[in-house]
Amino acid sequence: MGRAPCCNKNGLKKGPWTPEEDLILTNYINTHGPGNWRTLPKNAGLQRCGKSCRLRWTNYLRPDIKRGRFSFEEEETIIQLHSVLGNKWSAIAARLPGRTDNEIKNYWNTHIRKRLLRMGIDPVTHAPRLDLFDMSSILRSAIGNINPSFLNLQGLLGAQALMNPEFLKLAATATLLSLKNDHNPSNLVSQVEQFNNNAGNCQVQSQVAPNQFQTPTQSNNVNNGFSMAPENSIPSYLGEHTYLNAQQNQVDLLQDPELVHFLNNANQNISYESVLSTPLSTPTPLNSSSTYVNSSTEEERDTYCSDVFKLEIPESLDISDFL
DNA sequence: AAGTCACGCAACCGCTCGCGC
DNA sequence: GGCGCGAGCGGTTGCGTGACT
Repeated sequence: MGRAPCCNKNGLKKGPWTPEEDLILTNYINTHGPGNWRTLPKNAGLQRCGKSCRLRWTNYLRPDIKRGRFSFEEEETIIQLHSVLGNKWSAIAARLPGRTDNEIKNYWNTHIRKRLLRMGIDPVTHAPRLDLFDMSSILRSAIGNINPSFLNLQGLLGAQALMNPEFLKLAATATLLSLKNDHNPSNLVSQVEQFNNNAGNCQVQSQVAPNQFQTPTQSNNVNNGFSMAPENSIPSYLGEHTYLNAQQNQVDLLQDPELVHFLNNANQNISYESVLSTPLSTPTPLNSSSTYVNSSTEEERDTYCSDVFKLEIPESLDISDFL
């Protein structure tokens, strides 16, 4: 099986390339073209194997390589393509001009994969998985500081575009039970049920493209963003049932006077209008920046994801029902 | 300031694929 | 069809660097 490594021959250098070697390789290819990679190093006067030369050229020296941070659009493209193609990095790279398969692979393994895991999404199947969901941070928060001011409804509502409704039920229940522990308002059970119903009955937009937030009147529009076959347009990790109309659901929640009253009373420092500060007329986009809501930095992307789950689960909550 | 740890990325390795003989 | 070879792909490794103690 498998031939012996081409670099085992004596005298061939391994490891990082020097600027001089880069220059020699670049000059040679610019003059003669790559031609036969196996004979190239000898012709160019490099003490490297052809494989190493090819890798150095294709992954680093090629003039059309785009370096630097991946844009949101590129990142979303990678995620969507990966949901369709799997670890076919070269195929993914073919649709990202200037990016190499190696670069995409590294970026996936070091950034995207971890982020998906934090979001409770299986990076292999792209399906939501409660067992991957980072409950530990939530539990730490719950144990350490049960305080309604930690309530992040805006994040919760934004999360509805991403999360399985079961997550929402869990989060809503956890939040309200946490509030109950502190303030013990009346009629809380019915409020929890009401909130859970709202979360569970969010309007499903199975035909809505993932990269374009659509108001109800726009819901018949076709996907006008990512140029892929329709069957590939919806990332499988979101699933058709998780395409929720966050705007619609915000309205539903705002129309729950008991919940609004309860939340306003729970903490005078929290204005329900302020936590729902996302203007209804400008819904949070579910497009190329949908996951990160126009955040521009890695930290902001993570912050958005973590804010989504900035909830508290009291010890009294039995989450086994959700598992 | 020194040591340790975690992370990101370039490069390597093993394997498969495709082509010519 | 079998074999050898070159090219390419995906997984893995190891080094450099910055953060943290």
